[in-house]
Amino acid sequence: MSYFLDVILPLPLERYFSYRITAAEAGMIQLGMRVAVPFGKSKIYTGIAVAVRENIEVAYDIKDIEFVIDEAPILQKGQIKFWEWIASYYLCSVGQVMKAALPKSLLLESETIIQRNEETTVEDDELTDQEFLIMEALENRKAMKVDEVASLLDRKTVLPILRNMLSKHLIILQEELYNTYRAKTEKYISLAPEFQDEDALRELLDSMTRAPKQREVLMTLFMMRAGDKPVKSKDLETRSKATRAVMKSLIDKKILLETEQEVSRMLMDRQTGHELYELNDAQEVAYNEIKTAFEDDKVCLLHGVTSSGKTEIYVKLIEEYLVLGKQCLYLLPEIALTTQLIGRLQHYFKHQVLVYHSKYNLNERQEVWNLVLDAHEPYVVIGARSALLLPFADLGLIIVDEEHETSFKQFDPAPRYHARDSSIVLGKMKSSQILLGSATPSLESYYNTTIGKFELVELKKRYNNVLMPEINMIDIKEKHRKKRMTGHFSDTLIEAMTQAFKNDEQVILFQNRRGFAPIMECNTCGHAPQCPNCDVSLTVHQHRGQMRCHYCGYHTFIPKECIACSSTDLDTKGFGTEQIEAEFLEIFPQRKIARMDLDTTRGKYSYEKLIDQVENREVDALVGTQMLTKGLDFRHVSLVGVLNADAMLNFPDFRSHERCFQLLTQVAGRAGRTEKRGTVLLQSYNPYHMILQQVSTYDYKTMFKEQLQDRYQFKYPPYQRLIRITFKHRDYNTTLQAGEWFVGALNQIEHGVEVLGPEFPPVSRVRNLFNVHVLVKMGKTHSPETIKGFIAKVKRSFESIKQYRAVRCNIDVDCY
DNA sequence: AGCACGCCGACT
DNA sequence: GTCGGCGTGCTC
Repeated sequence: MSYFLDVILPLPLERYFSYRITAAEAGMIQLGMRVAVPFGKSKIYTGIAVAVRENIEVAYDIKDIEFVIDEAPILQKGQIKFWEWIASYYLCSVGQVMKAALPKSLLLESETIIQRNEETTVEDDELTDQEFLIMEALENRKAMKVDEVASLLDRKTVLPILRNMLSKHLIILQEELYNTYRAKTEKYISLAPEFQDEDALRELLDSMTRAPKQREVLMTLFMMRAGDKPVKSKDLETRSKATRAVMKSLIDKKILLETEQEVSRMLMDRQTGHELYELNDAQEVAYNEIKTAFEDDKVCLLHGVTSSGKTEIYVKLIEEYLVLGKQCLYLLPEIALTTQLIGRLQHYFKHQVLVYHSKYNLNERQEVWNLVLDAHEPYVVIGARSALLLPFADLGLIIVDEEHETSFKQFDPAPRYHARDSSIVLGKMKSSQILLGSATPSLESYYNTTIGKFELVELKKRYNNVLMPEINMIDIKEKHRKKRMTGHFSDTLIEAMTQAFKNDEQVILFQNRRGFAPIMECNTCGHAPQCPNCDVSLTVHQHRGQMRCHYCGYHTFIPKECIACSSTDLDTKGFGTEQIEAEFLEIFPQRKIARMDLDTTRGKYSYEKLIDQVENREVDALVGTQMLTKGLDFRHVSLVGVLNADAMLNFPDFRSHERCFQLLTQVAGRAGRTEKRGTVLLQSYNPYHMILQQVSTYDYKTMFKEQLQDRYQFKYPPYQRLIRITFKHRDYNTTLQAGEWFVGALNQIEHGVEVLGPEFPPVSRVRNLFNVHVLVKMGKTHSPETIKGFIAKVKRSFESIKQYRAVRCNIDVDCY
């Protein structure tokens, strides 16, 4: 009897791969364990075992697995089912889901290691120059990697040379798998057993008259030891005021024993959390409504105005599930995962809080993975999108906070999944309850409450009955006419700021564009510098003296004169946060301002530093992009100014109005979070625009109704499903033809399904690749499975056309 | 995707 | 010649 194993490989390939295993391996391999398998000519990959089979017959040669990596599965039972759902719904391979799910430290990959073949001796003059260089380098160190050889020889392709050397038996090539995960350890010290009894210890101490420091260490150890447990090396070092060298000599003399113990990076000391705050009446009502919805196994949408105390309700729910021994998942958009919020949760739940997002390093992520895999103790995981793919042993509750945020949808690379939508499917599979929360729910979710699919729970008042900020519109068209503008600030805004500063309050300024100005233009010839790689003009960043492309990162110095006509009469068009910062300092030279945008928050802790600066009142004002809208909670901000509220209304996108409403409502919510009522000033050229009116009156329901009508009329979600197919290639015509071919092939699609395009998007070239879009729109009467199956089939035929081989083709289901 | 192989044009 | 670019085929 021979045995075979089907594995998932982390590749964008449809099928699973089969390998030969021994009977012993067949007996011990469990599904969900990792195996190392050879793939292609030389690579070794990590695969996930999905099925053991007996005596299969296939037309190709089957390879043996390399070895079994795990002793126990690293996935939960049924987790592959969830992966398969994501893959089929979002049209990608299960391997791509695997790649997104596993922390990199669990994904071993091989690397070729070059070593000298000690069995052959050669004379130097038998070698070519390059061979000589390699052999010489291998004299000094035992092993080299391929890219090290490449940089040594200063050439890109070295494998042919290496293979030639291998055939001459000069070197040995080896595929090395390495595990990047290292458990964190702490050193512990204990007294060697022969000195454990008192007489022996006394004798030892007496003999140490010439080593007072070492004696001191032993005395301290003796005092610290409660029972015979080893003590932390660090503690002993500080308590006895000894140096590492003194301890080392004691260890070397075998008087002390040093041991290492693994410690967790994630778990803090075990303390119990704080008492929870009492919920107020409104929160209590909402809480009970949520519980009722959960009893009917319904997804619940909590629509609570900014600062209404949604977090307290989450905390109470989480506590309840933790007490039952169930795990909880608290999903947030990446940038809302601030130390502020994490601190708050740790305050309640102490060591039971685990954090999972991209700013955490690989080792920390793997620890979270291991902890939730095991059901021994319940944890609450706070994390971004990808935390949904963790191997939860017993998940009781999923909270998706800021549910409307578009960053819950992964854009690139595949799997292009939506964490909110997928969490509902996961919840069904694992019988967990789902709570969505937002001050500005997405139209889709709110719509679901109106058709009875979700349950709606509302919090209409702010916590402690603080009033919603007063929102006033400022017509800047008129202000310009009356010459009441100073740069981009209206007199009204300046007055309000002056007053706020006088009251010792802080101000937030919102401009949803970074840099100084999006365009630099020559007044003589009209030439505007463009990115050489992308179809956009370069944004001026005065601060760094650069012009930058926001799509590919290309940058160059700001020219003194026009590149086209050498005129020095250059001007900027439009404005961003940098310019507002500069204008602010001209108007208020005595005041301090901080800027929060992608440019100032690149470092690991720069975001936290900025928040601290505002909290500690080191700055009077904060100017920023939409980053400002994400869960910041500043107590001394009384005024929010939006410099140009229309900027967001004019995007060619069916969600732009909804998004504008959400963004403005969220920034407005940053004002007056305690006692005093806050003020919001919206500067606009078009203050009577419906959306701006709805923002200023907090009229979510009217916005919802009107937008929904538009969506119905123009056939958009939630009434229709959208699938976008994108083609990318460096040649304009090839890209367009690829799109045309695809649309042609799609004309067999079910009657009533619309296929739009091919069309170049507004920015048609990015990083030297042209983009072409094709949009498929289908009504709810069509079966999405059938249509997706058809699209997948067309894609397969497309990929077999030689002419289009180099054209990348992406499918984005439920695209944003 | 990632990699090898093979063909071709452009340079030390 | 020799190197890197790029198209093509393949992966149990």
